[in-house]
Amino acid sequence: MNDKTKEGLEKSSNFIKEIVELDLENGKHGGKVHTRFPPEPNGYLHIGHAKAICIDFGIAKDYQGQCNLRFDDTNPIQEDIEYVESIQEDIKWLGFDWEDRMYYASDYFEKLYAYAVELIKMGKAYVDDLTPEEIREYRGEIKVPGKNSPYRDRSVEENLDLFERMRAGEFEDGSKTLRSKIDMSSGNMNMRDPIIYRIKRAHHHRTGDKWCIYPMYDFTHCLSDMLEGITHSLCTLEFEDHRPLYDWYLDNLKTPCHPQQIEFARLNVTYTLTSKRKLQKLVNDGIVAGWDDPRMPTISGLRRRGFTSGSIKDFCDRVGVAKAASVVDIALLNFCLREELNKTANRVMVVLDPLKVVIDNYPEDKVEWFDAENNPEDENGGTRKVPFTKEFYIEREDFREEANRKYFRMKLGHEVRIKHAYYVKAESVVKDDAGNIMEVHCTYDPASRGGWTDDGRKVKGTLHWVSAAHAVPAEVRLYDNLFTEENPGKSDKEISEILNPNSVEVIEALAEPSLKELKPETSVQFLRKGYFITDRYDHSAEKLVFNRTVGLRDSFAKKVK
RNA sequence: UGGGCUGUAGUAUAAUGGUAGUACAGCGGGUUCUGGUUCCGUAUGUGGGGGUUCGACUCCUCCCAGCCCAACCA
Repeated sequence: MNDKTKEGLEKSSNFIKEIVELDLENGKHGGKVHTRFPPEPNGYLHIGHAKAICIDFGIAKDYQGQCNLRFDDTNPIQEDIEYVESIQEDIKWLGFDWEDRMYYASDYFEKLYAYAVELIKMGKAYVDDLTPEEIREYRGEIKVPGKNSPYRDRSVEENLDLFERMRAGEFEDGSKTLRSKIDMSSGNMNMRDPIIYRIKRAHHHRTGDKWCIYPMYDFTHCLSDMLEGITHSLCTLEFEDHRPLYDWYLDNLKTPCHPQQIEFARLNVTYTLTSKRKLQKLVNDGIVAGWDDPRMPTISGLRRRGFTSGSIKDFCDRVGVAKAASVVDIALLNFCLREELNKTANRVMVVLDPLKVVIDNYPEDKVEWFDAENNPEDENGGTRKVPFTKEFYIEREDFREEANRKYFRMKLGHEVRIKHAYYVKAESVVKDDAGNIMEVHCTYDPASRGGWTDDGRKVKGTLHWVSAAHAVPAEVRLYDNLFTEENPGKSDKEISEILNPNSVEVIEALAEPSLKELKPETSVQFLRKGYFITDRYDHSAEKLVFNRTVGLRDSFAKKVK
């Protein structure tokens, strides 16, 4: 990022900052800023959460405040310890720190119960015996008011007794609920006597079997925020309709502080899904290998694909914060990554589709080791040695028997540079019976040693290559979008219909020998082929496995027709 | 009986009554031992109609379009 851009981003404000700054000016919330990131541990974090994390932690940091991590674990059947661990790992990897403030909504179960009792005592909550089906019927429809439950007017004493017995486990799952007494005719469906507690005998990953009743999100969230002294409770747009309820609980319970809920648009990215539920389905259906499959938009998937935390944060900054529903082009994410990797990733030579080249006038057994620059963008990047021999491989697409002037790779009778080595001229080809080119025979100019001459000769094309005698087998995996629809989350079609059948392509390639030294999870740029990350070493096949992180921007592809 | 929200280049986001700016994507070109990088240049925008005003993306009004809400999910 250049300084001008950076300055622009730092200066850019958004509506959340404006609210916070106004509150600070007015001394609201005691002049403090305290936010929270509140995931439900029911799946892995994805790129959409990255935006929320950047906003939640970012706002706190910008105003010298704090941000808590809180697991919103009120629905035990969805949740699992695996997810609470991965969530922590991913937030840390992104570079954010909740310090000693990691909480669970389940920490507050006892307090929440007491608040519910409080509501009952005020006559603002009642135990309802309606079945789930009946509750739905009584709720009415969007344009039709609901009607009161026949149990709505039970006495405080009866409600207190019933609620206590709900907790004690005297009633069947689903047979009773505790509901807020608000307004069954409200235009806002959330205000039509929303449920506070349901009976659900499920093992909770933290509280075990202690509870058989669990509080609902709306009741839990505002009170958890309040208990933690949160000042600004940032969430996504779909909770706008919940804000009146958020405020209702806090107002009626006369809590010592009242956090402000502020909503922003959730992140959508072209060709990707940002819905935990749908990602869960991809995992369950075996469409991907797991939550960290390199094609997944999860933080762990992106990490394995080779995305850096810096590029993800940069992306979130550039996407901005607003209330208009939007779909951001995946090209921006890729740009952020390339911008970083261009500066940091060493260049290496790997041939993905080999074509043999023989230098007829080069000695049979000679090996020359040339110094190759690791990264032209990094002065301190150093060099490595690459071996040059009579026979080597180039990219099959880098040779044509005949081509126009616009094609400046290898063609018969023309000189090209073999990067770091020599100028060579293609003289003839060897074909098989079917007419396929098997070998290209060339001559080299000894005076061009090192890939340069002093006579001012112009050589436009420079090719990457790998010595035939030293080539190291490598498996490279090229990834593409998982979906063919630009906005798969909004598509009317079934997931199976919009899956990209070519989302991963596995290629056996040949690499320069220095790659044998590469450690796992190192990002490199394969010259002209994009950025790759070492995934692992396959010992049984004695080869390296690479994931392609992102391709190079290749505006030339159209021109080289 | 419906309620809530949102509309600024292709995309995303600034401009709070005073020159519509930035980034990505696009297009054209220079440099380059990567057709990468980099540098220079360039086209494209305030959903629509009225109104207020010297002046409107901004204020008023009507219309249009899109998104969210009817789990004992979050």
